[in-house]
Amino acid sequence: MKKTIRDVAKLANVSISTVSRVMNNPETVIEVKRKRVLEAIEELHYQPNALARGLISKKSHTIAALIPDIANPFYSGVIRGMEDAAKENGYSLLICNTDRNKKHLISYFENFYEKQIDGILFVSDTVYPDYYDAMKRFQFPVVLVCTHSLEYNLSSVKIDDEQASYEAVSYLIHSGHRKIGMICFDLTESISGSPRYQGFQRALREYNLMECSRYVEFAGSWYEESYEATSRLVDKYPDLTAIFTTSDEFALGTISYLNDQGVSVPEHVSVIGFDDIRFAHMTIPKLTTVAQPVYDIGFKSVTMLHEQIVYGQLMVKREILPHRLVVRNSTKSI
Amino acid sequence: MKKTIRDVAKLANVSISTVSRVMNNPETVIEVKRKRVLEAIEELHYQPNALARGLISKKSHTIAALIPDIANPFYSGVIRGMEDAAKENGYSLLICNTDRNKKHLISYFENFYEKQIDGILFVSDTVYPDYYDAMKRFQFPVVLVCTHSLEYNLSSVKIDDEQASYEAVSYLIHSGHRKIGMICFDLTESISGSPRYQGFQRALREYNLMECSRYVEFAGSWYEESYEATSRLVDKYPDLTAIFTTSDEFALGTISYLNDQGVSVPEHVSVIGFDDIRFAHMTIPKLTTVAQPVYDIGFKSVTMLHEQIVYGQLMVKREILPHRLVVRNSTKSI
DNA sequence: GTGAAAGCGCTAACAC
DNA sequence: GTGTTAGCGCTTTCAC
Repeated sequence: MKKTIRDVAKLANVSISTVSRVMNNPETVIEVKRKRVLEAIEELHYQPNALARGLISKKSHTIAALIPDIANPFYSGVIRGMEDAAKENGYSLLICNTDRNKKHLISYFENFYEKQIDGILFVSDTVYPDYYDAMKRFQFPVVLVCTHSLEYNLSSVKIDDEQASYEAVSYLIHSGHRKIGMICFDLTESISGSPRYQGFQRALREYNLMECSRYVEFAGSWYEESYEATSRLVDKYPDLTAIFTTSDEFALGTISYLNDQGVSVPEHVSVIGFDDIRFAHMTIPKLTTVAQPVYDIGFKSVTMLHEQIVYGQLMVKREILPHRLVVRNSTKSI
Repeated sequence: MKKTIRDVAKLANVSISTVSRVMNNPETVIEVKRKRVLEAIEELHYQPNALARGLISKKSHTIAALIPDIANPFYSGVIRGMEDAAKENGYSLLICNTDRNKKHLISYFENFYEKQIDGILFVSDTVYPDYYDAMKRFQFPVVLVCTHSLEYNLSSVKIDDEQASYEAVSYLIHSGHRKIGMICFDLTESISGSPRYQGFQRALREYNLMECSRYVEFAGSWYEESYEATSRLVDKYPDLTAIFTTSDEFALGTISYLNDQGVSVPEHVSVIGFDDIRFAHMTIPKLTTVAQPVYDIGFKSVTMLHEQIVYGQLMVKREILPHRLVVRNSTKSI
């Protein structure tokens, strides 16, 4: 049988309120009693029931992460940071795959509400009006992760995608490349798509390489799609010497296609990835890529959510974390 | 203000028990009242408080997965299956990284107990006596995932690691290889280490290749360690024509080392991996590997846990899921 | 400083 | 069938 606060009270020969005080405000209880209670707790292996506590405090000490797909290594890196920060701040972390499906997502919100979830980490998806409505309706503290929102007042943690993309392309240009193509996420992707496309274009503009501005093919989010997109790209523009891709998985698809065509990377064509997932340095060639501080993004997002939960949303913070170009072996100067 | 069952009762002009019945045993409530209640629920956007419910039912409809490291793509694949099955069975999934740290793990157990977690998925770690004690003490339903226990009566889901390893090595032998090495997890790893080592040895024995039995180097779990181990292995036995590794990440480390030495895979040396993680088919060469049904393992483990939660542990099931050798381009016949 | 009692939001006897 | 009532295990007034 599970031990309750009553069992402890009886054994320590005090009232249940004293036991409660020992757990929540120990300094208000006189030394001798406190000691007796502590001993009773020890002896009975008593653990307070979080459900009963939560029913009163309206806190579950649980937060939830809504993630497109946890099997994607980029997200699992972010989650690693989240979980560590959650543990540190006394939260449990609920994981939910959304597959970017609106119905799923809304039903998760309802479930969170029932479970009295303290806050939500909304990862890498556009904040559609119905999502925002749900957040408001249920009054959840929310932090956007790897995404942001300009229309709505929501805190967020991400890198500067436009700038990161700009720097990656600039690096290629400085390395002597003049025929640069891009494999890009669909522009409907408000974070990984459009801003990175803009960064690419800005670099071209700045260096007077506007003829490259058309050298772009779009893809969904998988290796295979990047493989296909690269095929289309090099068919149209066979003399590219470098390709900038918006994810490491894309880079792998691009490199695979080139390799299958007998085009070697980086000898003939340089390829840059994005994210710096765990495998980026394990491939041949090792990927040159824009490193996102995935762990820090996850960690920081929980810290911010925690502050919002404790103090209320005093103000919206749009946190930009530093990215970094990691040069490895999939690029070379010409 | 959050709506409670009382608000609904008032609006529908019935008692709170009727509202409760409509939610739990609708057929016991007369049509007209049921309709009125349903409408009131709709109108107030009422969602029952899961904490209050759980306090009575002693169920939180939440299960927890204890995982060495979620950033490892093998585990994130398993979790994907878990989360889908959890959703299907009405559970939320709590994620916890253990880093195989005993203290963390035990403290997670205590936390689960407080939160009235319904059951635990214990992934890929040896069940030490203190873990078992904790499971018993807290009376958690448990399913072991990618691990098992012969000493203790605990259900488990995994593949037949010894047999899988045996088949991978047999394949190399059938392909004409006679000098086969192995990069193996430490033998202290009760699942990914020892059984796979045994499978390797059994194949050698069966085909009278016992001279290979010494061609083994051990490594922790990272790419870099496999890289180093491969260096030691080929230093000692330079004429190997094939290397069997116990994870895809190891395979990548092995291939990288060989590549750095100008030894090409599979032309000079064949390499087999293990797991078939998402990236196994994205590398150059694409990895020949022992595919574990990661998604199914995760899914099945939740199904089993659910049964245990609902019906009690009628009997221990030690489920063995089918593996499969996926032949790609990192191996060739000689 | 401490205990009695009310109540968090819900379910489940138990009467009617 | 339905309402009343007594808890689930805890926190928190409010007296003493």
